[in-house]
Amino acid sequence: MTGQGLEPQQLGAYFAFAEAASLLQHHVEQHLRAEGGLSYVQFQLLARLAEARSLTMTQLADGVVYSRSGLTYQAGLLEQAGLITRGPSVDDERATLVTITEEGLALVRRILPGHVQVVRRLLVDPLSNDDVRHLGDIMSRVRDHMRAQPPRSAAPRRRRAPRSV
Amino acid sequence: MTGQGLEPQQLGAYFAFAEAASLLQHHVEQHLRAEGGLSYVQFQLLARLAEARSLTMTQLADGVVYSRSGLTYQAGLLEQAGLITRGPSVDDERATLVTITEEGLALVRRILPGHVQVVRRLLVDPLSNDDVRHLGDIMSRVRDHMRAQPPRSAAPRRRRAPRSV
DNA sequence: CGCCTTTGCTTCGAAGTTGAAGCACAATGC
DNA sequence: GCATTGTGCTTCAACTTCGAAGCAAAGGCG
Repeated sequence: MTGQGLEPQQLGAYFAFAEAASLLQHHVEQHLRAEGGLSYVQFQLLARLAEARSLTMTQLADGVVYSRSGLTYQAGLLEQAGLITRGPSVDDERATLVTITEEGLALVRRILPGHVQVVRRLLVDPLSNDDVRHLGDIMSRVRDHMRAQPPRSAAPRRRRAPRSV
Repeated sequence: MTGQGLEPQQLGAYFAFAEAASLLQHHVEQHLRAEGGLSYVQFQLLARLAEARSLTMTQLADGVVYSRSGLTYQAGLLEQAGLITRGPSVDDERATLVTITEEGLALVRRILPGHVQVVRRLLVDPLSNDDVRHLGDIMSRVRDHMRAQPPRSAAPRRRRAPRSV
């Protein structure tokens, strides 16, 4: 039974959350750009590949990017830079298999420590161990809850977004 | 004395935090687009103006957008849509004073309840009152800590970002 | 098998975002 | 007072992102 409004405390939590996330992302982006010439998206893609070594485009897009075409574009850049290669999949002729190169791996290994440092400095340092535990717990629940959200098709269909601006 | 790496728990908190924020933003954006034809940025700008009634471009940009040119662009759209007006400031001839129109106010009033609903449904509902209190507390501290961060000029200056991709 | 739908990816055009450059006014210093 | 520096905003080109449309292979299904 969802209520109507939000208490000031709830609103405050939302605002603080939104701004903190925005600030953290901005700082991280600055760092990655300065340190490795990568955008956050590119870094996330490479980091994933550094673990998995090889993924299809769809697997790779999942959770990082909200459109397939965006991934195609980024993959093109990363391939051009020699950080990944793209090839056909044997299981499925439609699929493109993305594989990280040695250069890509080397870049991730070079950048990762600094990235972790930034996160530590900005997010972890001002918090107690207990806070971090809480944060992880709360965010995991919120994340899972949102992942499970119906993709806005079960909701009462509204008029077609008149694009007022 | 900042340490070197991050514990798995700390990393987990970071990942959950980042993904939750991304998901929330995406959902909110979808909703605002569908409901009022506004982007998140546009909504934030209007929401601010709904409180302040009138702000200079610089004041308006603060905290919402990371580049001035971006604000100029958005203000142009909002003005075209009749939601704001731009005029010269009396105190400072350089400054542009942005004022929300009646239409703008009406739009915010129409959209805001739904926006709050979405936040409630996605962020607040899966949490206990205690969680929300904690979240607000933690995020406020992290936010303030990041706001106070030196803008990357005190840090040991690195080479000029070779733009590897 | 033939047909139809689904899935994986790319292409393309329309927006949005950014940083650098530029313009006009303001503030400071001599 | 005048030159210099700083501030507020805009313009412009480059880049990124998204959604719609398109293409080819895969998976039902009669």
